[in-house]
Amino acid sequence: MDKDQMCHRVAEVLKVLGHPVRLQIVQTLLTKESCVKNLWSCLELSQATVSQHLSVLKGKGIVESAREGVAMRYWVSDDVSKLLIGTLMDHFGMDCSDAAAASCRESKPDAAV
Amino acid sequence: MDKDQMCHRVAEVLKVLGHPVRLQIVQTLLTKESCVKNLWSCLELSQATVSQHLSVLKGKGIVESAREGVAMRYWVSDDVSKLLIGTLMDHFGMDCSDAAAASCRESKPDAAV
DNA sequence: ATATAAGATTAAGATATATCTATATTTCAT
DNA sequence: ATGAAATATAGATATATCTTAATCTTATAT
Repeated sequence: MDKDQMCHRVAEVLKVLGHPVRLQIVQTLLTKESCVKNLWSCLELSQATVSQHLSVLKGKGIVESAREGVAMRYWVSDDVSKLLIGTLMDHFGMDCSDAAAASCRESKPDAAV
Repeated sequence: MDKDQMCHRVAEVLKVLGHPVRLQIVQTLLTKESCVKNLWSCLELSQATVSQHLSVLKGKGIVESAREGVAMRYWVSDDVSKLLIGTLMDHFGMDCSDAAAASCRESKPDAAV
C-alpha cells in the first residue's frame, strides 16, 4: 500500500467515524460486542437507521458480524478505529456510549447477544 | 460541555479530517506552517479547492490564520486534530504530506515555487 | 409442516450536505 | 493604478442521511 492509498484509507476511516451515530456505535461495540437490537434500543434510534450505519461500517471494514441465533452479533475489527477511539477515550475520558451501555449491559444475554 | 456535545464535537472533527485533501493539508500544516500558495502548489490542487477546504477547516476551528504581508499563514490550532494525526503518524509512520513538504520546505514565501 | 414473531436487512423516496469548476471580488505591496 | 495573492460566490453534480415500508432469516409454538 503506497502513501496515497494509505492517506485515502485513513481519510476513509476518519470520515466513517465522523458521524455521531456511527461514533457511538463503534464506541459501544468497543466496550462490548452487541447485537443490533441492543444498539438501537440503547442509543434510542430506529432499527433501520442503526442497521444502515452498521452496513456502512461493515462495508468499510470497520466492523464484522456473525449470526447468533436470531440475532446478529457485531464487533469492531479495524485496528485504526480501535486506535483512534482508544486515543480519544484515553485523552478525554470521552465515552459517548457508557450511559447507554450501562442500561443495556445487563439485558438478558440469551434474548439478545 | 456535556457528553452529547463532546461526542458531536469529536465526530465533527473526525468528519472534517475525513477528506483526503483536508487530511493532507492539516498534516502538512502540522509539519510546517504554510501559506495557501505553498499548499496548493505542493499538493497539486487548484487554488480554489485549497481555499475552500481551508475555509471549512477554519470554520470548524481546526486551523487559524494570519496575514503575512501578501500571503496568508495557516497553522493547526485544534488539539484534537493534533492528537489524532499525531497518533496516526506515530503508529503508522503515515505521512501523506512529506513528499510535497520536501519539495516546498525551502521555497521562499514570496517566490512560492 | 406450517404459522407466527422477533431480529435484521434492503429498497425507495425525500431532504439536506458536500464537492468541484469557473468566475468574480477583495486585499495588500509596489 | 497595477499585479499578485487570497477569498467569496454560484451553479452543477454527487453523497449522505433519515423515514417508511417491504423482505428475509431464524426460532418456536401449534
